[in-house]
Amino acid sequence: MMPTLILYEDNPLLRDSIQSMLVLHDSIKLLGAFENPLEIINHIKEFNPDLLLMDIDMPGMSGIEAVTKVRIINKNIPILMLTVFDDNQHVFDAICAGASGYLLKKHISAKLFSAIDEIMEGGAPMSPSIARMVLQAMQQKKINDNPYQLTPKEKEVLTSLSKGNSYKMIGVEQAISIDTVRSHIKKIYEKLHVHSQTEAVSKAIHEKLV
Amino acid sequence: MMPTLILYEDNPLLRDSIQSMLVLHDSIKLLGAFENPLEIINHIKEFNPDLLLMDIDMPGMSGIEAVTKVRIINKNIPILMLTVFDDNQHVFDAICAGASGYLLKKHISAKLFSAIDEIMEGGAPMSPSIARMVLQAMQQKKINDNPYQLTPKEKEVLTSLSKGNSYKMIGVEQAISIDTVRSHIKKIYEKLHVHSQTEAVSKAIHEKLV
DNA sequence: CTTGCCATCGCATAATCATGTTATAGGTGC
DNA sequence: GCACCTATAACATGATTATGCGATGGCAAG
Repeated sequence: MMPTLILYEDNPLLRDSIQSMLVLHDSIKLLGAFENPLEIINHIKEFNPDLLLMDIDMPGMSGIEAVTKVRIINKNIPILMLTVFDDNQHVFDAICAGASGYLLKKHISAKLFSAIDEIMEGGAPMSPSIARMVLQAMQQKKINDNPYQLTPKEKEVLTSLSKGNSYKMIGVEQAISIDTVRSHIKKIYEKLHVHSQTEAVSKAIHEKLV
Repeated sequence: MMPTLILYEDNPLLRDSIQSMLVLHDSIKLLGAFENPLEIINHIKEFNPDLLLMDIDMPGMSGIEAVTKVRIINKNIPILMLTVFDDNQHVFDAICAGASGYLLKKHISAKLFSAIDEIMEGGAPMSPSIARMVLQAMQQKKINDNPYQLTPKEKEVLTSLSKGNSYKMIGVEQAISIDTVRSHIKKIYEKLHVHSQTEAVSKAIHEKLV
C-alpha cells in the first residue's frame, strides 16, 4: 500500500521542489503541503496520513512544537524532520519531542526516499552526522542516564534499598513514613517491571541505576 | 603469670640448644621437650601448657599432623611452628592445620622470645618471608576466594537469589523444596551476617560472590 | 563406627513485603 | 483555574520472608 504523507515547509522554493520530487515518485502519495503546521492537528484528523515531513524553522509554530502537539494525540505516527539545523540543541529538542528521523536538507535529494522507506519499516533514518551525535549522547548520559524515568525521590529510595535497608530503615533514614516508602517502592516496581526487592536491587545494581 | 610450654624437636642438638635458651630465660617455664609428638594429646592433658613449639619434620608423626590432632581437641592453644621449610606447601599445610605462628629456624636465636610474647598476646608471629607469602596468597585467592565459606549449594542459591528469584522460583529451578531453600538461605544469612534478601544480594553483588 | 558437615525437608510464628485503593498538598504547564 | 505529576500518608489483605526447632540420609575423616 502506498504510504500517504503531508509536508510542512515554509520556504516556497524548497516546498515546491520537494513536492515535485514526491508527486513524480509513484510509490508515495502526497496528501498536502503547507507553509506552517498551525493546523496540523486538523490535517491529521482530516487526511489521516501515514507520515509527516517537518521543517523546523517555520513562522507561527516551529516544527518542534508541532511534533510535541502531534505526540499528545498520536504517539505512533512517524515524523521525519527535514532541516538545516545540525546543532545539538535542535536535534535533541526534536528527538525529545518525538521525532522519528532527522534528515539534513543537504541530503534530501539523495536520501529522502530511502529515509521514507526506512521510517515506514520502523527505522530511524538520520543523516550521518546526526546519527553520530545521538550515539555520543547515548554513551554519555541523557537517555542512558535514567532509562526508567525514576523521579529523584524514587532513585533515592532505590539506592537505599540496594544497600540492604528495609522499609523501616529507609523511612527513618529519609524521615518519611513507612507507608510513603511503600508508595515509592510500588512505583519503582512498576517502572522497572519487577515485583520484589531482590529483582529491583539486582536490576538496579547491574544496570548501574544507583 | 609465666607462660608454660612444651617443645617438639627431633634433632637432639637443636632440641638441647632451644631447651637451654628457654630454661635460662626466667619468664618462661619449659614443661617438657620431646623428639616426636606421638604422645602430644596426653602431654597436653597432663601438663596443660600455654603454648606448643613444633618442628615439622619429625619421625613417627610430622608437626603438621600433630597440629591437626591438637586442633581436634583444642582450638585455642597457640602453636608456633619452628622449621627449616619455607616452601608454599609446608607453610600452607601448617597454617590450614591451625598453626598460630611460623618461625624459620635461622631466626630462632634472634626472634624466639619476641615470637612467644607476640603469640601469647594473640598475635601471629611469622618470619618475614613467610608473612609475605601469606599476604600474597591472600591477595590471590584461597581465603579471598570464598571469604564466607559458603558451600557450593549455598553459593548456587545465593546466585539465584541475586538474579531476583523468589524462594519458590529457586525451589523449582533447582528441584528442591521451598523449605530446603529456606534452610540454605538461613545459613547464608548467618555466614554473611545479614538478615534480609536485599542485604544478602547487595553484599553478594558488590563483593563479587556470585 | 562415631563425629561432623552437607543437603534435604517440615512445621510454626511473627515480621515484613506486595498490591490495591484512596487522599491531600505543592508545583508545573497550558 | 484546571489538568498532571510528585511527594506525602493511611489502611487493608494476602503473600512472602525471617527465624527457631527438629529430623533424616549421605559422605568423609578420624
